[in-house]
Amino acid sequence: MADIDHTLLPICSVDGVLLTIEDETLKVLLHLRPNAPCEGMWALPGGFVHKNEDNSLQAAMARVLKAKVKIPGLYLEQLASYGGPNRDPRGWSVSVAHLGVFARKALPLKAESEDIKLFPVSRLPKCAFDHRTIIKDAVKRLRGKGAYSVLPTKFLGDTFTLYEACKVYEHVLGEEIAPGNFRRKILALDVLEPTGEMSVGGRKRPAELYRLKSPKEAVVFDRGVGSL
Amino acid sequence: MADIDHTLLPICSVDGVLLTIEDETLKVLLHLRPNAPCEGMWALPGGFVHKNEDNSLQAAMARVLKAKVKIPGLYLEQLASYGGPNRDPRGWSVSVAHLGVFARKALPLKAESEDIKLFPVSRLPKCAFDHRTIIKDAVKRLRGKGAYSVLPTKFLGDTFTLYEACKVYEHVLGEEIAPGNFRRKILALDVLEPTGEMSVGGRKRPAELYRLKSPKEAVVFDRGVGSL
DNA sequence: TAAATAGTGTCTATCAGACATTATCTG
DNA sequence: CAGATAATGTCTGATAGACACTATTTA
Repeated sequence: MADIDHTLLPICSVDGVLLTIEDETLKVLLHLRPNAPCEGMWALPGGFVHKNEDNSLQAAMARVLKAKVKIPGLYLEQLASYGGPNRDPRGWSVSVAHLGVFARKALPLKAESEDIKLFPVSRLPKCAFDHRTIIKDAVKRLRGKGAYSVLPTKFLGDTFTLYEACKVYEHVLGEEIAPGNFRRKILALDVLEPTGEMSVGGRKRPAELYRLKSPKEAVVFDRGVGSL
Repeated sequence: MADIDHTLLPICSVDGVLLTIEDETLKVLLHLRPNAPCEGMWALPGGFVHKNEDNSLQAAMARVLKAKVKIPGLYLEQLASYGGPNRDPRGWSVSVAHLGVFARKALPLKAESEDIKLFPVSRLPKCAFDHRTIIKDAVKRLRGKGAYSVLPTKFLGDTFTLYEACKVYEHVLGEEIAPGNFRRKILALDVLEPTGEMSVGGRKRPAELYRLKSPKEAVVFDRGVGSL
């Protein structure tokens, strides 16, 4: 077995761009860094890979997030990796960034505090490292993939009405969608199934509740869902 | 500045899945590993990030490739990162994989030798590490992105006829495309421009040569290019 | 001229998107 | 009832895909 000079290795971490929709606005979860480097700046939740604990990059990301902010039902996928000599003052570093999508109501109220906050992606604070770039890339991925996959439904709970889904797609794609057309198209794609239950407590007429057929994956379709 | 315990860091490397089309077949470039680990097995060209030489992950990939196989006009984009405790016998490792696409004729003849060969992606040899998985993912990306971008044209030289482009899209998508429809659609997308030159030495009627309008990027369109 | 590609035209089923209509709930 | 959403129906323009046709080259 070859011997590795560990002083030559770059730093390796995982970071998560956790997105949700609150007040009709796409927001990202950031935390205030308590320690150097970048102490007192807002940053993506992240941390080093732990060789003795983690079995994969995704597992490392999940462990880090579980420690900082517990979000039940969080959807995670790998986004991209960022590396360079200057992005972290501690030296040459690689960050494997992940895109997370969750329903606002899945975030425990106590999670939001002085040092953990949701920021609109269009009004980001000064961010640590190159996290602003990573967030921009994550939003780009979300919008790009949004029109062609069920990814936006991850902003909703386990069950949702078609009207709620339509509104979420509108916020992701940034354009109005005719609810009638949306209903026809999303049902034709055959990725949702009715639960049999009806929405309760809605302000108006109750609607059928639907759920994803394959809740774990973010199914991609051939055609879009848009409709100006 | 915080101090880093370098013995805790995973190994970090870059690997390239370099694809081309030869004899109407999608092939990947592999090299025979001369040293441990996995000595004598076929592997993706790759290597460690060099902290004092590389300014980014893409730069590291380019440097490694330039040393192992010079391919003028090679198109490179990041694919995904793979990490885990067992994929490399030397320990917990991260590989930032890249997808490369090149024209067969751009590969110097001397490059292909005993220890560097092209293999059909459908008939891979026993591969080192998890490189087989990475190759499969790269092909999946190529096929997925192929129908909606100019990525397949990177298999061609700087200039090409529409018929050649049509054939390349056929090989990437794995289905026949009506040349007439392909012509109409690819021209309507406004991503190509005529050079004014005509193809020479072709077996039949000469055709107009086209080139990419933005040769550096892999433009993505809204609609597909397919046509059974 | 036969074969193959270059290049253009045409037809049709399908679908995206616009919009209308009816139904059903709450306040 | 008024207002809002639920759910379905209808119409039209655009286009993907099939296919026919002519043109131009080489063998």
